[in-house]
Amino acid sequence: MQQLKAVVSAQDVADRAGVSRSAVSRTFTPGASVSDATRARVMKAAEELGYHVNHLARGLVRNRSGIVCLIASEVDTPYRASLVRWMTQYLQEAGKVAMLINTDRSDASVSAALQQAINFRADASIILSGMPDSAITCLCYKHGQQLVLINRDESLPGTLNISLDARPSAEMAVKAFVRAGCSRIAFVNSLAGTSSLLKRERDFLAAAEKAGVAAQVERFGSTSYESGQILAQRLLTRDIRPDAVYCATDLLACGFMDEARHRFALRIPEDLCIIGHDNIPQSGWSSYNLTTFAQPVEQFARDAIRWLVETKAQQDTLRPKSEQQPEQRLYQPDVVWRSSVRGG
Amino acid sequence: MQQLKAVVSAQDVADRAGVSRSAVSRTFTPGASVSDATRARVMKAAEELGYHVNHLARGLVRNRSGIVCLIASEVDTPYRASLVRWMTQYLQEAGKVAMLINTDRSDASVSAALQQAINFRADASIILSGMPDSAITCLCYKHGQQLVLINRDESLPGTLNISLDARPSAEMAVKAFVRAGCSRIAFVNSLAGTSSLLKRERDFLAAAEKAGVAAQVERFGSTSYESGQILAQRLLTRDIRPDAVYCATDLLACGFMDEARHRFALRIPEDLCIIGHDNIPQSGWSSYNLTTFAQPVEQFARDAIRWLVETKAQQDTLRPKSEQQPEQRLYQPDVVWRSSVRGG
DNA sequence: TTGTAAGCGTTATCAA
DNA sequence: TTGATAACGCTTACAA
Repeated sequence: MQQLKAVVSAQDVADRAGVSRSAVSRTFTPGASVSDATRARVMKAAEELGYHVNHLARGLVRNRSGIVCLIASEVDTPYRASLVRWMTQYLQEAGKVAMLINTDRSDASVSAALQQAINFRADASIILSGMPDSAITCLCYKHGQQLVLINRDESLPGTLNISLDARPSAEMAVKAFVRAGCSRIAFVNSLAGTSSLLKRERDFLAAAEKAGVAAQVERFGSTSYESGQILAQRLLTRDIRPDAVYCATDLLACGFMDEARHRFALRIPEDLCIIGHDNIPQSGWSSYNLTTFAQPVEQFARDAIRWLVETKAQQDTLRPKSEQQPEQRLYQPDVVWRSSVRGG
Repeated sequence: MQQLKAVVSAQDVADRAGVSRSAVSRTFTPGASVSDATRARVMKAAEELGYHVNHLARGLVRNRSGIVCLIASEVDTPYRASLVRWMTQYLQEAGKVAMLINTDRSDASVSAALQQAINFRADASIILSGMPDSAITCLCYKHGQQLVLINRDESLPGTLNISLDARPSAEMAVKAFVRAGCSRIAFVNSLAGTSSLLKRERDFLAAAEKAGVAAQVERFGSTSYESGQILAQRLLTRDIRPDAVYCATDLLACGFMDEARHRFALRIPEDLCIIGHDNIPQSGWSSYNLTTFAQPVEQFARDAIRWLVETKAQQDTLRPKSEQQPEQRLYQPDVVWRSSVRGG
């Protein structure tokens, strides 16, 4: 296998096809006017030479790179990984390409990474992370990118805000617990302080109060399996041990369940009812069989990318972004009944 | 919050700072010679204007984009997600940026996505996927990209090949089974036919033969939890039911364990010993406590990125890539002893 | 429909 | 150290 000529440009193709280089350009521009004969000759020459349009140059002149940034932390976590997967997939299908920006480490690395997004003149950024730092979103916004925010609170004009309605799941969880005959219910959360997680907590407490049952809250660490274990240790050694627990995420719930079973010898759902949130794949594994609320991740991705494409088309013809309303989309979670709640 | 002037270029900064635009360029080029006074004035003006170097233009003229493609399928799977996470992280720390290419769907979408990689003139591609299609690697290679292959068989000149030694784990697994007193051992695999998975199988069978124990093989579907369940159904309804199973991946092992326990009422490790491979987070969850072999994923990432940077530096001064040897790096797995094997 | 020519925002070469 | 100037590969008026 040989390497091709280092760089083959439109000029090379034009020379070989015996046309001008604008003819080549037009051949590769959807909707440009080229005769079939010319197009055929250009395509043939391009094929033979192994020509590929240089998107760096194209992006430069069009002022539109085709790059969309996916900004996220903890992409190796099940829920986040699935978000990344679907976003990437739909982006590709729309002819765009995903640039993955990791925001796990220090602030310095975050802003460095963000710099990259701006440096590459990304057309849009999709913020998947629960990171509370809103300076990051502003920066992208200021540089004229389209912005999609997943499960976040802020709403800048001209952005798309995708979030899940926490109310119905909170109410269903309380109802399920009450129906199961539970009286000592608890909410388990991380200390992350993400707005969407806090909202789940608030809505659950409100629903409990409305139903006339007391509910306690325990928070610890990050949103992980291990935190779930520790939260179980704390909650299950209390004087009044809860008989029903709603976990802010499935990861917490899995840790909680395992600890309850293996360390406290509790049976689920006989001794303890558990409900989670997100419907990560592991919730369906038969060791857990966790009743949970599914986020329609694939739909988030499909809708987000569609919005990106459609809004861009409008933007080019219409009023400036700052006059536009932010678009709020509230999705309903899908309840997934399994066997971690009695009488489910 | 306002949007800034649509585009602020080096010229704008130069005007405001009262210098030439090459002075601006040099200020943002590490190692270029600029006086402190000039640099300071440029920086100040850049700050005020909100200037960011345009990497599209820079990449165009330098013929080096700073983009590295991560090509993978099933990025929402635990092992793959962790690979993506670490690669992205180290890429960022090296001042590069990750472009994520999903190869899950049809061939058409794959090659379209790959086009993007080439179109954006990625400096390098890292193939994380087990996808057996080698046309994809050739294409990247032909376009002068650096190439890193993870757990794949091919070796093109001038590429870095990272893989895990399957031999020692195979031998340790057999030894552990024998020590536990197992006599009917089996290997469980997907039908994926990835070279690395096939190698695990071959090496395990060889090790079993060497140890003088018979071993059967069962294969099914993709490398997933669900396949593990089905494989358990097949294997555990056989006339001679195995008492020890080595699974090609942890995901298969988790499915196998759950099915063995919940459908066949088998105790692990008393009735059945299980060993997995990869050490995904779930293997450590207390419902599984799976003995397994860890892939040093973070080290893969660190070494791969370092190689990218160092080799590039050499390449620019030295002989052409085609004369270089492919670099083979064989890593040793870390055994993680847990409680899915008797007497572990 | 086609070709010519003027950019797009950089960097790199070369004098000064 | 600095500033003109020529690329880099492409798109897009504009004219033919």
